[in-house]
Amino acid sequence: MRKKVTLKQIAKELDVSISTVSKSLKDSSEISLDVRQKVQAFAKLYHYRPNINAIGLKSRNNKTIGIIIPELINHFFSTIISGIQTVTNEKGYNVMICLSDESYDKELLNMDLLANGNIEGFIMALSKETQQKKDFNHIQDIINQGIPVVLFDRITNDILCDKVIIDDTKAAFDSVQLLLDKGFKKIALLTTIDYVSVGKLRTEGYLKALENNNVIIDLDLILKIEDVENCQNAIDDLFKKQSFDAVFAVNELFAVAAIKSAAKNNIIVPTDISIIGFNDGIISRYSSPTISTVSQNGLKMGQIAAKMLIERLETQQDLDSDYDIEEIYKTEIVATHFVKRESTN
Amino acid sequence: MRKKVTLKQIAKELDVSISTVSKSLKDSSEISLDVRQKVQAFAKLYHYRPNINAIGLKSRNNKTIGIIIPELINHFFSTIISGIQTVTNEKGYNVMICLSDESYDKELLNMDLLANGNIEGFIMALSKETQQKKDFNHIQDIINQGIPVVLFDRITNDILCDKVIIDDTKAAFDSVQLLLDKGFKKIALLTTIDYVSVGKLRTEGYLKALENNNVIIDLDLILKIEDVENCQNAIDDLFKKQSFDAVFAVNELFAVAAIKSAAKNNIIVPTDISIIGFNDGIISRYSSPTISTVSQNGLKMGQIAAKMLIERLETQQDLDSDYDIEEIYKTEIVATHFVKRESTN
DNA sequence: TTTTTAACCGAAAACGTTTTCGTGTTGAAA
DNA sequence: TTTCAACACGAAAACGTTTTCGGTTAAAAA
Repeated sequence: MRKKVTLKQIAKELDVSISTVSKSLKDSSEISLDVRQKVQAFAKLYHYRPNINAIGLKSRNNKTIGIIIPELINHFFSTIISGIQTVTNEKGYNVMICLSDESYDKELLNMDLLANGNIEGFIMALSKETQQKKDFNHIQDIINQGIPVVLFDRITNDILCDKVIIDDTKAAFDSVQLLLDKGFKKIALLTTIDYVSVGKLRTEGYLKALENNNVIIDLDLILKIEDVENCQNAIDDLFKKQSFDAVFAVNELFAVAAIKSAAKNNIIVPTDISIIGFNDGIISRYSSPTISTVSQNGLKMGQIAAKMLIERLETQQDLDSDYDIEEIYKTEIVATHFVKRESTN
Repeated sequence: MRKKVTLKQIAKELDVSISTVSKSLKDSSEISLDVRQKVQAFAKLYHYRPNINAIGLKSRNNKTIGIIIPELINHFFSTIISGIQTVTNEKGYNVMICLSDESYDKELLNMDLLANGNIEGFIMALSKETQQKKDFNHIQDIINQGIPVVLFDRITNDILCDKVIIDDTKAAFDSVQLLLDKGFKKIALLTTIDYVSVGKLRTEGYLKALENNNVIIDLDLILKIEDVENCQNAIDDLFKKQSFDAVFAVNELFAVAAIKSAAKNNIIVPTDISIIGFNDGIISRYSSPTISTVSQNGLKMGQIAAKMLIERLETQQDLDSDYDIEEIYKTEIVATHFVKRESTN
């Protein structure tokens, strides 16, 4: 059923040469108007679509970039993708999205898959496992092969490439400072174990804010959670054993779990304690009470990442292969902002 | 920097023919073992990757399928994608994802974009605007061109193709029956305006359940909401003006808004009223109280959709073009299940 | 020694484009 | 009548593969 129309077929049918057809479809003035129109009409009639493989073969690039993220079912990553798509669509690039499921092996596999698919470049956030193993050879390999990579959010300093991040430390610092300014001294921290880069940085921000205000750091108020999905018990525990007047959580899940723990202990948010989260996702907006949080502009991050990659792709092309590119990589820092909701007052 | 290695270059370097290189890399027994190994070693050393365009050109298919969904920032659609990816990864297909942003124009544009990109087939859910306009010509065109389409969730009966859905009516019916069984007679319905196919079907289920139990339908308890994102006011209004002992909402957003309205009016969920939602997403799991809901297995729906498409793609190929395909389209119905949480007892 | 037969390898076409460089046909200027 | 642009179109190469069909060699069989 699917009969792909080709230039050759049109040429034969209209009794002209392939070149004439090709030029006519490009509306080249080299071809007389009536031939042009005849060809164009015929092409439209038979739904002619240029074979992208043939075009790719000739032009030696196929304008597709690969995206590798840990998971899709996550508001932040979803908005990143949306951001990327707005600029890729505009610039005529296609994107292929692969999920690493937070697994090192899948990340590696997907990179290979995409690299084999003649992807021109990558935009990616590291999987948890990759960050834990600190094994970035697969990414370095790709870069060494001349395929540009832009890392966002979950990055590493171990590899040189373009990056787009937020200032996690500062954002955390500012949030905690906000709590301190309200007179809270006993601020609990709900964070991840250190290998998650962003968790570590946000923890640093928390510590710095306390130090800066000469508040003694109480290690009993710091909870490092391994299993993000099942954090409720650990947090319940903290609420039972310790008392504090504010909570800073490094993600939404911890923040909402804190709200639930508070409810269980008849602690009213924000009357009795204030809670600040991180990431302005669905949960923060719809939990009861809604959660005050640090909002990272995922849309903008995605757009910047895409722009950086495309720019590198297009300048790269202009250079002769023997000309040594000055590998000056940039790291863009996207501003965050605090969103005040019901969990603080 | 990016020097793509080709068969030709390897052939030249190793002083053999291109054919020999090609065969060696395919580990053909036609080539002597040492030549094979030499070629393979060389190819690995220089990171040889076959040019996918060239391969696509020869094999006349590029193993990519297009996905068009209204939005990514939505748990259900995200899981659908994950489901699709599990089977496409396994079968060696790539996917390209485009967002319609609930807009007819974008949907049309993206379909064209992808169809031009020589996508082999589509998996898609209709945008709201498309459902409203009831204009499906762009989809019919694609199908007429021999490009198979699988529709899921937001479908239409106006075009013939493979579909994968849940039984929205039955799921709604069952949920409402559950409430009726508990003795609730005054059940409010929070639904969308009728052009959204799933909203309409779920409304039908609600009505059928009431009729079936000889409960008089009170139109004042039925709220049809146009602007899903800003539903709070409308729902607050309903709570103020009417009294009822249960709520059935056709999506998460309405359900969580109902919870908030209840809180504002000092109505305790589930003591005073029960609430059942639809879609088991992030909100249902993390709101307070958590929401009892109809869970649609997005993962499975995605997998089935992908399988249906790939099967059609691959059987289609075997047929000669003049052989008339029997166009027997299937509609798969995926089972839903009720998830009991805190908003009902 | 001659013939047969594997075993190895290469030439070339084909996939559908784009693009360069012709070539032939006009009509007007010389 | 000859010359020359300008115009309209076509031939062919190239992009990187895969694959068919031969061809060459050396060993085995006659």
